[in-house]
Order: sequence, then structure tokens, then C-alpha cells
Amino acid sequence: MSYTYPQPRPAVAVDCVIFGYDHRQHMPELQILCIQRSIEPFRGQWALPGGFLRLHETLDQAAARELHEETGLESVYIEQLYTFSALDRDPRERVISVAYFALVNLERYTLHAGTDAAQAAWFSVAKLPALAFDHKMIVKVALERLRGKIRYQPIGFELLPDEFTLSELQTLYETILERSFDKRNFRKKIHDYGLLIETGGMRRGKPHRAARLYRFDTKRYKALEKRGFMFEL
Amino acid sequence: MSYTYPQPRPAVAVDCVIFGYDHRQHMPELQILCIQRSIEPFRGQWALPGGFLRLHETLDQAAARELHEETGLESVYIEQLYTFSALDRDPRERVISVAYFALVNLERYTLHAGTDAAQAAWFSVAKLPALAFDHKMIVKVALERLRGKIRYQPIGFELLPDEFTLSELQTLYETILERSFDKRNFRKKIHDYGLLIETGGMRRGKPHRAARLYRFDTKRYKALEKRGFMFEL
DNA sequence: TACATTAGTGTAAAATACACACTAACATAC
DNA sequence: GTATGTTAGTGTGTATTTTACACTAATGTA
Repeated sequence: MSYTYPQPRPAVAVDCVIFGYDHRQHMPELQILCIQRSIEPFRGQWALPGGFLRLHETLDQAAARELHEETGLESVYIEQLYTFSALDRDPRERVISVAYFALVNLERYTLHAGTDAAQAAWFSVAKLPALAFDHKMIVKVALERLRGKIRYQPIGFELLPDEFTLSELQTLYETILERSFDKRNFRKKIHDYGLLIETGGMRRGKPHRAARLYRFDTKRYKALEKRGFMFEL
Repeated sequence: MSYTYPQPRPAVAVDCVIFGYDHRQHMPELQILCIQRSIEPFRGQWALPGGFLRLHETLDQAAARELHEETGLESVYIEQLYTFSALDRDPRERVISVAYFALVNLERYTLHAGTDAAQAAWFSVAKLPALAFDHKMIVKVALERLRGKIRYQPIGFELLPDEFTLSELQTLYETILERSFDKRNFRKKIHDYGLLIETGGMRRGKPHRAARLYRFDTKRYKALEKRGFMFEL
């Protein structure tokens, strides 16, 4: 079967920058999921997970589908990033790519390699391999967006499990923003927003004092947001 | 001539939200350029200027071309906004639209109607007519982005002439953000950034004290920005 | 039970944001 | 040329926010 149009059309791809974070690591790093391409072009090279838009789905749906196919995860945070359209970004033909970025908490998820017959692996953003196409640029834009956004919207919680400690939260921010926060000031600020609910549970098992567990109060945040409240860290 | 592909492809359109602002008006309003459609679908209705991506141009180029075709202007501020992909956003067939927004100072520009045989007109954002396709949604997203962005990046200057008075700048911010600023605090803040250069000229002609003219110091801003400086109003 | 390690807490100083009112200069009308 | 209406331009004190900073509490392991 083939499809014919009176004007030439670019192919429309969707590529995902899937950020992963594991609070259980001693010095956690922000990671990105890459897959090793099994077909040309760039066969054997690492690339961002992606594929072509199907006509019966929206871009959001296509991105969610790609994410599900690569990670097995559903209902994770994902948002559109930017649409890339350099003329030579794909050597085969004209392809524009609508990039998305997703935030995945790695506790919920362990790689089941070989999902799509393609090898998948997490790489620290500091040690990314060479990437196919213009994916290096896409990652750069995604990082800028994540770093810019996390300070003004409470999306960092998406990288942690439902219940987390204040230290885990602080380390997350320090990791992503590559700066340190004063412990007391950080906790005071977070506490004053009143957006965390103490679950009563404790994080135990480490040879030091146990830490209280909290949940992010999404309902309250959404209510406050409507009234013009702004989160800022 | 026709073009055939093994998989179906959406058409790729580019639509522009062209924001216009005229500091000479007594109570300036943020405006948007709309064109009256001369062809189906939505013939006769107002819509955002736009067209289809051509294969030899990038999305940025296509957006700049559309802007030029509609306004006659070149080298105005324009940036990609978002890509819209609802399945039914175009009744003819599957079309995804990459939206851009542009900032135009209306002093430089007066409408030369009938450019593309299409009627063009500026509408205040408060009194927009019904718009074709999902253009109402596109405008909504563009407004949110503009309001969010103008507070953290000095893009407001793009809506003013090269030389402007501090009152004009303040009125611009008040108009877009729909809030008022204290005159002295506003001027102090702006002044302390050291990003304005006094040109020596004065804005005369009104029956009251003349006002000093300033230029935005783009070079200095770019230099500071690299060192992590953040503009915020 | 000693030790190493992280959790958890308050206060004072500095910086920033905010509220507020008058004089100066211009064009116009008389 | 003088009075009038209107916007330009300026400083200070107060409240709020941000920052810097150090010790005790609790846990698991050796």
C-alpha cells in the first residue's frame, strides 16, 4: 500500500528524552535512556527512543506509546519539548522530529533489555555516548528545559517515588541544578509551601538516623496554582 | 506532479501568533494579527496567518516566510511555541501545526491590506473574533507563554521601538501582565540591571514634560546571560 | 556499647521588595 | 506670556525574604 499527495511531505517522527533518576544511589546522577539502533541509518549507534507518528494518534499519544514500548511504563510524566526540523537531520530524507521529555523514577522500573529487539541502556547525562541524528542537540534542549522548569514547577517529584525523604528531595534538586542548597533553608522553604504530607512512615535500613517520609500534595498544589500561587525553589 | 510514500503522512503546517503592540496609543493593548480566509475550510472566517511547510525550508524559515508574507516585515523576534496535533483539528485531513509566536512593534509597521489577496487585521487579545481550526487554543498557549516569558527574559523590548521611554516600557509590562507596577520601584529595578543606555534623545510633542529615551543594551545582556545572570521583573 | 553517618532543628544579619508624595518640564489654551 | 493640565523624574523607611551558620538525635554496624 502506498500514499500519494499533491505536495511533498516530510516524515514526522517523535523522539523522547527519558530522564531517569535513582534516589537510592549514593551519588545519584540524572540519566537518559538510549537505545542502540538495529537498522540503518546510524546502525549500531546509540539514539533516543523514537519512531514515526501514526495517523490515528496525536503526538502526545505517539510519545506515550514510544515511552511504553521502550520502558514498559505507563502514566509517567511526559511533555512536549520542541520540534526539530534541520534539513539534513536525517540522511535518508526530510524528517521533522517532535521531541518530548519524560521523567521516570528508576525505583519503579528496571530495564528489561531487548524489548524491541533493540538494546536499551541508561547513561548519565555527564557521560552520554555519541548519539545519532541531531539527538545530542535534543538532549541539550531537554536539559535546559528541565533545569529551567524544575525551579518554577514542582515536577521534580516525578523523579522520586511517591514517598520520599526531604534529603532525597534536596539531593534531587542539587543533582539536577548542579548546585548545593543549605539544608535548613531548603527544608524551611519546602515546609512553608505546605505542599508535602507526612505519611507517618520512615525510611530505615541505613546505619544512621531514620528519615520521615512525605508525599507531594498534588490536589493542594493544583488548587493553589489556580489562585495564582507560584512554586519556586 | 504527486508524491508517494509507503506510509501515510500528515500535512505539516506552520501558524504564527503575531503579537503587535503600539506604544503610541493612549491605552495600548496587545494585539494579534488575523487574516480572513479566502478558501475553504472556514472560508470567510478569521484565522492565524499560516501555511504549509515546504520541503526545502526549516520550520523557522517557514515561520519567518509566513510572517514576511503577511506583514512585509523581516528580522522580527520569532520563536517556536508548540506543535498541535489533535486528530480533528483540520476537517480536510490530518494536519499537524507547528505554532510560532512573533513580537512586532507597530510603529515600524502599518498594515498594507490585501497582501495575499487575504484581508488582514489586528485584533486586541481581549476582543478576538472566532478563529478557525484550533487557533483559539493556539492563541491561549501563546499568551501564556508570552506572559510567562516576559518576566524572565527581556523580550518585551521587541514590542517597542529601538528607543523608548521608561514609562512606555512600564506601560508595556502592565499591559501584557495585566497588573500595575509602582513607578519608582519599576524604574529602580530596571535601572539597577544596567541594561538600558540613555540615548540622549527626548520624547517630545506631548503637552507635558518630555521623557528621556533609552535603548536596550543587547550586547551587555548577552554577556551577562552567559555568566548566569538572570533578568527578572 | 562505641562509632560513623545522616536527620532534624532556630536565629541573627543582610539583601530585597514594597509603599509612598512631591517637584520639574512641556504643550496648549487663553 | 501666563495659567493649566499632564506626565517625567526622584529617595527613604519598613516589611519581607533570603542567607549563613552548628549542634543534638537516631540508627545500623562493628
